[in-house]
Amino acid sequence: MLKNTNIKDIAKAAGVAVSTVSRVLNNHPDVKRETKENILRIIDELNYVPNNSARNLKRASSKNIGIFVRGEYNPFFAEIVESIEKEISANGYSAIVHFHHNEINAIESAAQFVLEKKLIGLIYLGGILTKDKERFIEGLNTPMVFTSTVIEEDVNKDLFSSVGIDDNKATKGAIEYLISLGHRKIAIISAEKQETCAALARYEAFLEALDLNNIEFNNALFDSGDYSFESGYDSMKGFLHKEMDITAVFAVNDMMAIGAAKAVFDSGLKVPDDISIVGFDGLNYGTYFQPSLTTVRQPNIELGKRSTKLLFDNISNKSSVEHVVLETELLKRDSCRSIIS
Amino acid sequence: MLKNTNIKDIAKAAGVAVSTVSRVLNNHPDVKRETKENILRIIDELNYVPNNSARNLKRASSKNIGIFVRGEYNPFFAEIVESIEKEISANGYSAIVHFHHNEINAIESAAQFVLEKKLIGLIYLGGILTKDKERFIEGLNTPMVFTSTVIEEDVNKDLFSSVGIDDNKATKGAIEYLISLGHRKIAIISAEKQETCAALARYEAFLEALDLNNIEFNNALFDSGDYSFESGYDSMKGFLHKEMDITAVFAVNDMMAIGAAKAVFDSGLKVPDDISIVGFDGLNYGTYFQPSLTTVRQPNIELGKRSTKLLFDNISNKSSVEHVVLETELLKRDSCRSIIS
DNA sequence: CTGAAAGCGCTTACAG
DNA sequence: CTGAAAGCGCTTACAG
Repeated sequence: MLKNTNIKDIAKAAGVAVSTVSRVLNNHPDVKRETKENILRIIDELNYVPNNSARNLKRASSKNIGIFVRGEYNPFFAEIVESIEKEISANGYSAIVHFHHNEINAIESAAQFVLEKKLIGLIYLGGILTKDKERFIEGLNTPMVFTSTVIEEDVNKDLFSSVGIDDNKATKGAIEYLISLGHRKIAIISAEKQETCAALARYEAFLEALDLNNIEFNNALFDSGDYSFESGYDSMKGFLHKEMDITAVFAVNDMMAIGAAKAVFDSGLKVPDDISIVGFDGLNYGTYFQPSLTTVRQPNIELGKRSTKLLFDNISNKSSVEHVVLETELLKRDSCRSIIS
Repeated sequence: MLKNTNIKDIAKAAGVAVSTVSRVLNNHPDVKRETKENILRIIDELNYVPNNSARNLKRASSKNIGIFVRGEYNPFFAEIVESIEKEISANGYSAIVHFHHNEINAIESAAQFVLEKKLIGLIYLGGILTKDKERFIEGLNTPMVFTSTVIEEDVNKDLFSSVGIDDNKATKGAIEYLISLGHRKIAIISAEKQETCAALARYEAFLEALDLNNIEFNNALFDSGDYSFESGYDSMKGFLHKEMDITAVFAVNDMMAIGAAKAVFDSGLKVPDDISIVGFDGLNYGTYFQPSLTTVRQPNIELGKRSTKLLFDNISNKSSVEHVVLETELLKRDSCRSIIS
């Protein structure tokens, strides 16, 4: 296996023209079997690998599909990304994953990514899409699917497809459940910069649910973290320190919920005996936590699958853009208890 | 932002030759300031993005560095990958991550990956390197660092660098600790196909530690999983079902250790009261588990940093190949207890 | 079924 | 400081 073996070398070794080698490489049907076999043998012998840059440069379109991930690493997206990546590969395309570690200019970067890699389609994970970013999608003329992205109302929905959940309904369900168990002093751990992600919708739904049940909300029961175990831990410690007789906590993701639970234990209290906890996402982690975490399960594999299917349909023009909302499920497990005596 | 804007369009709009635009693109010093500024303005206006395929095709070498990840998704590698990726980007190179979901032909695929993407360096994560794969590395003439890879003794170490830990020493330390707490009936949850990964070294070290302490090992105390929570859970359920008076379990990774702990709780027993558990990796998740997990911490961020530094040094010829072994640390936390009465 | 030739969008000596 | 031209390694009409 040596560098710099190119199509000319193969052609020379096989005694044919480069165009014939190219046809074999691209599986064109009209090559004599013997010629083809001979060329394949030589390719194998010389460990020849076609230069992808040259192929992409020449080809009208690449076979590249992009997965653009907004935000820091998080296990919820990790599973989605993996399922999308597998599906893309299985269909004979290449998945190129890009992590964008930055809140600003995410859409711009995604557009650049499309152009740079000559993508024929893009799945954009997370974040938010606002009207003023529309122009970066227009003209790109590339099928895009926004998955788990907050899409503002005034954005032109004809430019792309989307797959997501109903954060409002899902959150309300979770809070109603806590209220049905008798909880009224419920704290919330949301996310910093919640305007730029799904956390805001969950926070608003939380307030609505309280309001619908005539529970007044005290701002001291609000804190925000960065989605990590640690920040959930810190927020909970803060609540406990203030001694406000909280009986339940809702965290906008599972990792912060688990961090919060740990803080409860470390303070000599128990979950759910002293404090009930509800998370969001339905990570595997929560299943194996002790006590197992009550949480809103997002259908993550399904999110990935539907996104990929939609994208492929959009690429092959089998369907026009579509906006899909998938069902969530409140997993009632062991981190909540009724306090109705 | 439109597709198909190319360097010619920019040249035409700016009234210069394409070579001048190219010089601006590549930050060559010898371009008149006004010319440069004018070109940059036009590039910005037209949202022009240079075609990377063309650049790579033409350039002697790309700026691409590969990260090749062996095996299924796992959070331990995820953190390493993220740290490596950041470091590479910060140095002005592009990181291309490739996940190889397959035990076979991993090294071959990595070699293909190097050629296909014109990589100037590769970090290979996990798996095993055997003598018969040497030829795929030779001739590639590309700096490679193997990180957390099992490297067989007879492999020519001059062909690449490596960064890893001493699995034998680390595991022995953990087992000696369990023994010092009075445990003698210690089960192990290793990995399926442990020959192809670090699990084998940990299993052997486990046996050695027992042997050194004159503890006989019963094969019924061995089981293997696939590194997931679930498989750890299943293995533990199996052990408990056999009723062999196990007092401690060592799992070759944290996720299986946590799965095992959950199985203990679900059987109405407690950790560490009834069963002590030790994991391996030092994942964040273990810190927040209840009880916090006793485990062998691998310096994952350090593994990533050293690997990247070594690779850059190898690329710039600042140093020749090097083989680094980093220290691990036994984190004595709350999932083990002394049973010496 | 196969070959000769143009051209994808860049970069890089070479000239001036 | 700038331009004209060659060429990176492919693919794809066009011809035969």
